[in-house]
Amino acid sequence: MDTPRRPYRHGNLANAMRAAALAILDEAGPNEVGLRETARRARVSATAAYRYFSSKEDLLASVAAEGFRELAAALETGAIESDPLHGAGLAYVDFALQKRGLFRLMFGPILVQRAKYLELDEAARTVFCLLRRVSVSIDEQPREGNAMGMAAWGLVHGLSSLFIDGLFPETYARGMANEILVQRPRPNTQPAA
Amino acid sequence: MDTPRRPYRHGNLANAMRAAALAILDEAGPNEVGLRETARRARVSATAAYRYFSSKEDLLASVAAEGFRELAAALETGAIESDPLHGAGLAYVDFALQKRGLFRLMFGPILVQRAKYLELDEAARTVFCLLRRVSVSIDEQPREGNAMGMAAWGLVHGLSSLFIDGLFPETYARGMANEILVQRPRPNTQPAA
DNA sequence: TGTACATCAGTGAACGCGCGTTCACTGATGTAC
DNA sequence: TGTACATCAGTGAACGCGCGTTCACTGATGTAC
Repeated sequence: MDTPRRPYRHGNLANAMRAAALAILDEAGPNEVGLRETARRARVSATAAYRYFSSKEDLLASVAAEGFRELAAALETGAIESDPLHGAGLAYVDFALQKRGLFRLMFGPILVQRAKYLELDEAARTVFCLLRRVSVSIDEQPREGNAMGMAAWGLVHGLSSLFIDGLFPETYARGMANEILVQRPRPNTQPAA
Repeated sequence: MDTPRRPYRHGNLANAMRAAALAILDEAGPNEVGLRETARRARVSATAAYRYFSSKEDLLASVAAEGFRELAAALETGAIESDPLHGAGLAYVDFALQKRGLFRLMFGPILVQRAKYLELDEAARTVFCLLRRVSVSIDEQPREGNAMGMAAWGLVHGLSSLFIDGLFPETYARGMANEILVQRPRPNTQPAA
């Protein structure tokens, strides 16, 4: 009748560390994410983390990469709708609202050298290509710089950021994004009266 | 023929501290802004700062407040143009691009308790009222939630953030914002063919 | 099946560091007589 | 004009802290014979 000790091997420490880092990001903000604090949350000594991540930055890069992969998946799903830009745009906002910490990490200045981490760079590029594809699709004669696409991205990103950083009351976040995306001008259509 | 010693009293230390903090924000990013480092830049001992600011956060709040006042002025000037939304929108983007560190401080998660600092809170509110005024002016029948106005703010904020955080190539920043703001739908106008 | 051993996921102590803040102080400046 | 003094903007030393990272280690697990 021994006390059930927790096993010697954690079994999933890398993931546990990533999850803990996310929790800190969400609860306490980007300034509080540290390797020691993360390890503490994962109920493991700080040094154990070094089995899986070569540094604190490496851990964060890994979390961010995972985030970009999730975002890519969400955008793909959203873009299946009859109006791909609308679907993808809402998916973007939803992602930001539901995973604010992650969103901040992915797009904010916490990770200084994004390009340094191959996995992260690749995942981010995938997202950007997706955004481009969705937004180009609404531009029948693609213009210089794809202004409409950029506008759409800028819009959902801006709304998301403003919500996350507490400049808007959050309640209306998704509704407003939805309304705006629906009211947007379309190439072959008059704007609604 | 004494060596011209720098005077015992700095004369403008509060401002010097604010300026130094901004320089660090711009050059090294938000994680590097510290009271000690700021004092070092202002060529003063760290303790001297406490004559003027009750804490590190107090210093940052003061910087941010100044930033909101500057932004308000820029928006007012921009809104004088024949197309107020266009003028103010570009002013917003210009401000963000020219003062990225300040912009990050004002809108990012560096200052946790915005409302705690009266001066900051007031300056921020002024900006938000201004934005509301400019954006409402384009909405002839103000709708629920003022969607168009929110869209405009979200758009310029999003573009600014993406530029600042290095997700867009910066070169086209202003041009793109300009193009988008010009092409935007207007209440009484058909969109350009 | 039992034993010997290699592996390697964890540990705790320790490092040097820079931080924000407090303290007792120094000494230039401004003012009253 | 000179002197005595109060003010107060600066200083350097020191505090406790948590950080990222390195180190030598422990001991459970997996494998070869």
